[in-house]
Amino acid sequence: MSTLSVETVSVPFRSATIRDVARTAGVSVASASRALNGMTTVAPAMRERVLTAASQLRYVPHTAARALSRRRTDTIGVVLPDLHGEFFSEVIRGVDLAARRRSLHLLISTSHGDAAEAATAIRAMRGRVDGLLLMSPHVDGHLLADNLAADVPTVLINTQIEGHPHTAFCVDNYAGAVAAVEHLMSGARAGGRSIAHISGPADNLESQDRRRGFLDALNGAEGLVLEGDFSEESGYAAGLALADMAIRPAAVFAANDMMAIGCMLALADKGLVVPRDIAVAGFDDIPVARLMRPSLTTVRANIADLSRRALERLAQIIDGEAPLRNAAQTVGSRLIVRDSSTLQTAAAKTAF
Amino acid sequence: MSTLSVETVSVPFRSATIRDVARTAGVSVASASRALNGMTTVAPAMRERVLTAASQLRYVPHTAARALSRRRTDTIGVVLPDLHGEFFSEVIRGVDLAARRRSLHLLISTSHGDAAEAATAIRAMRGRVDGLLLMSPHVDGHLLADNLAADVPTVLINTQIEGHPHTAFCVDNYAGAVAAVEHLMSGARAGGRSIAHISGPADNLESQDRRRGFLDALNGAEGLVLEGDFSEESGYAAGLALADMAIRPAAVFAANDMMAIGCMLALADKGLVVPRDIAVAGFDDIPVARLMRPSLTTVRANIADLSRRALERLAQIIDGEAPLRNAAQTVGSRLIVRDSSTLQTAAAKTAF
DNA sequence: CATTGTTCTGAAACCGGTTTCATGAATTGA
DNA sequence: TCAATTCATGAAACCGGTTTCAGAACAATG
Repeated sequence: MSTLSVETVSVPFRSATIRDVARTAGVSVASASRALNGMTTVAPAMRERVLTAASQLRYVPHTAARALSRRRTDTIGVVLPDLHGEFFSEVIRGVDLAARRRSLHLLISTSHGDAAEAATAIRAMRGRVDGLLLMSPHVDGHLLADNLAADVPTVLINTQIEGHPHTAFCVDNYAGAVAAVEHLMSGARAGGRSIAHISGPADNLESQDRRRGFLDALNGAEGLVLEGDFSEESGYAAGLALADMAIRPAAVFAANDMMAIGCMLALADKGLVVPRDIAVAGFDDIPVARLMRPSLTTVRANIADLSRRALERLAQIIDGEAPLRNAAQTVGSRLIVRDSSTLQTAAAKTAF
Repeated sequence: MSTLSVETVSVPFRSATIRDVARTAGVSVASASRALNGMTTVAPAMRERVLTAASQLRYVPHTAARALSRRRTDTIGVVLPDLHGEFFSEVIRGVDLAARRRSLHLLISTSHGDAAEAATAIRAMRGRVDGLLLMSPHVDGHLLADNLAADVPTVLINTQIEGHPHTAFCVDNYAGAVAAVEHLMSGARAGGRSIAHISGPADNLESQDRRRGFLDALNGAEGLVLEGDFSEESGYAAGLALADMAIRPAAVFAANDMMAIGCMLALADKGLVVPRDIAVAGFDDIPVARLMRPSLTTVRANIADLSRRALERLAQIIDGEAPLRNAAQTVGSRLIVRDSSTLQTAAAKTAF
């Protein structure tokens, strides 16, 4: 009895290797490998035998071993500053879209806004990925450049590294900011009221470009910059400050949507009405922007599309279809005018 | 001249291996490995030599090779139905939080709502990950079970696989739905007006549980179910249908926040005022819920925390600190009452 | 029939790490 | 002083695939 029952005991499972498959099929390991990879130079009968043995043993190739000998991981590393919120959700979505189309895997890592952490993340990816998608809009790009291994193709998103002309896809932050500010100024009531800007972190390149756009677009008008850090909270604080001012600006341009939203909440809490008392515009066009009441005027970057294109380019570079180095590609942005900056009632507004 | 210039040409770069390090340091490969991994049985002088050589050669271990021999990848596979929207953004954030704390990497994959795709994603991860975090709330769980390799530890999120008692972390969808509906009923004006439910996809387990909670909580009151699919669009359509009804329900409970939001937009477009004309509640408490006007009453699942705990448990299982199989852990949810379901003015509401 | 050329197959090397095991040196104890 | 331990080290095996290369089988050709 005991010997019988032993056979049904589930033993600690060692999953089948290609050698098991070869042995079961009665062929060599080399032939098994060829059959499994659909090489042409293999007789139909043998292929059949191997495939049968494989499915019988529930064989699944061990990816690490495969990666080691092929020097290919079919995986793309993605390093982002953070994962919180809709902005990064959009980045990942675009990347995922392109990755699945090329049947590539995604290894995702965050740097939490720290260039040093980004550097270690990059190093940790060697041998794990075929290429790197890097978004790290910090001014201290040298740290990154030092750690970007020469042998792993890299494409940057909204990131610039001085002196290292990597292929990059960047939103035209400057032009977008100019468009937003000019729109706000055109709507601003006469009387020389000023325009305010809630800026992003000082050490962030994107935030610097947007601030520069704001300043240049003022064109002599009076401007005012409140320091923020891209968070809703900092926008809220800025909104409170604006509400308390003796002479309120006619409009405020926030460096991203979350700050614009925080600002609008603060203004509402102080009893001010947007856009009647003060017009508001943001940047990014995250999905919430459309849902706010009043809906938020903003600059649409189509970040999902940007990141999708970045990954596709990276895949091309890996496959040798595109040159490794390439000038930065600036992606145009578009002003989306909504209710937070226009006085007319939104009768004609569509739902989606 | 030509021979001179040749030396400055950047040759196709082969990055340093541990054998290069060993040779440079004048020691054996085994010793180099030991020194680099901080084993105790290595003389300080030798460690010093190896470390110097390594940094000199900018040596970074090749992860695939490491994974192959250690049988450890330090990577967790995450399979999600989708990446779109704040809900999944929260899932990933929680997972990332726990992963970085244990210095694990994340391999992320989507099944796009298809159980078959989820199955292939799972297979593709063998040898790539030490464990699997799987969220695939479809009813046809058998397909998954067949593909869940016995040798890779798996923890489920909001997923049940009949007959396969994997460790799982699930939101208590039923109880949350009951709480929401009871709240709506308590606020419903007398006169026996009915309560509506906008359901999720029929083949989704979570959506089934929430619908069941809705029906049970009715407690004899008249209920009405509109079919939705978790998308904002389907919520919008349901909202239009509600607005057009001769006898409107007193309240509507949507199976998730995005549908609730779509519904509110439709109601507003039809000139109805929430909550005066009809109260609305959702499920998930995604970040936007708080920002809507009126702010959305919803059930908070704290999904980031849920996924964080799921990953931590998975890590424990991998390290042998916890049993592989375990009853499903149901995580309590909490009703968050906001303006979309309460008539009193929101004077005391706080911003965050 | 001998020769050439194709086509298919298997042995073995290789990818880049880790780990076992044997060995010689150093240390300890009697 | 000599045997018994402990200790650091290196040679080689191993992880599980892919790929090179040589050889076998077979068909076609002169």
